[in-house]
Amino acid sequence: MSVKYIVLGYLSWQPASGYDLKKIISDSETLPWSGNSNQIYRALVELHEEGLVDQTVETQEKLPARKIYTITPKGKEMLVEWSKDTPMAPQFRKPFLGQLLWADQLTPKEIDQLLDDYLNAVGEKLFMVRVQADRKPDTPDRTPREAYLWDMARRNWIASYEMELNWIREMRQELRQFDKEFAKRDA
Amino acid sequence: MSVKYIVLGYLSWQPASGYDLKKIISDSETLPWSGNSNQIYRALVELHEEGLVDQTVETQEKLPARKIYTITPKGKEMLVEWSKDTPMAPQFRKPFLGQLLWADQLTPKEIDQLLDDYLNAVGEKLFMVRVQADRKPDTPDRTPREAYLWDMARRNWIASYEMELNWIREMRQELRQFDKEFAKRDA
DNA sequence: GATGACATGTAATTCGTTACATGATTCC
DNA sequence: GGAATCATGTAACGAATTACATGTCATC
Repeated sequence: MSVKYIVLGYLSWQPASGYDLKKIISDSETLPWSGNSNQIYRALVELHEEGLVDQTVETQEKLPARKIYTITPKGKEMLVEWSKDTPMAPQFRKPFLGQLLWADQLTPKEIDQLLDDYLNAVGEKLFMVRVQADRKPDTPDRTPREAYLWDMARRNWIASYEMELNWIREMRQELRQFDKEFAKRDA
Repeated sequence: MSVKYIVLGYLSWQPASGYDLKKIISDSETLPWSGNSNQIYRALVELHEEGLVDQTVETQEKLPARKIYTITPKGKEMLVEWSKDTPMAPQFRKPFLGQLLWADQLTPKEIDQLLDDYLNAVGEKLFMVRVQADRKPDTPDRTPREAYLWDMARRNWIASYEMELNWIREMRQELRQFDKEFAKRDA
């Protein structure tokens, strides 16, 4: 459902081929799919079957033919309907938190290392999102409000990663303190 | 991989049956699985095949037999190894953000309503996590440090939802301001 | 001569969910 | 009599990923 919605959304902005959409989705750090061709081409076929998009084949001289998809009036209506869907709560997949629960067997040094690795992993993600936000590709910006909505989505991603980084830093500090006290007590 | 790790983790704390584990996992607001029997019983079979847990059947007078699983020394070693795995970055699934990107067709009122619904959905999640944190069920607390690790995991979930709430509130304010200005300009 | 972009798609596999199946007991 | 708990599991389905398949052209 959600992939189709995103695909239809992009088509509401401008006509595109499956290849175009695949690139956009797989390049995006924020859209939650890997952007594999399977899903996208299927989504386009289904949208076409439902009459939400039109398909025109554009043969090119030297390159393979492109199937360009254009949103239909019915598709536009459907997009508005989907926009009104009652929002889903976010889902956080943080395998690291599960990992932490059973990590008490590790030495302080090992846990510290673990936190450091997590910090780097999250930091890298944040960096990628920031880079993408600065490049600002593939953004409609048809109205000031639309630009604002897109910007808020970006800010949400950034805030999510920043929250995570702060959490790690705080925890690292506290754990180091913790270990010092234990060392003192054991001495 | 991850389900097996969590199951093995709980078994490192105390022996349990598939039924016990199912309850724990499906009750948890923070473990990322629905806790369906399929996954858990499969995980237990696999862990058993790999020699990471022992199985003893406990027949009961009036109730169906329970298969109690106990972690083996090999399982404990494996758990430590898994704890050392390089951490994965968190993944955020926020369909609402995708929904927002194409929501400029909606009226200010409709978007405001959408935000309000999202606020409630997130607020409810936060509430559930808080309730669970207060109940504090199923926590090992074998060492002060382990208790701390569990607490930090809880705090992470709470902070994640709180960040989301703040983001919504800020956005709602700004959008209302936005709309006022437009109303003025149009007048 | 190899790699990568262009462009479409299929197949296999993994992961996770919901629903189903069974059967006794206890609580309302 | 009906629902909930205990306790095990299977089956069907859906969502998403990786890998495979094909073929041209441009670049290094």
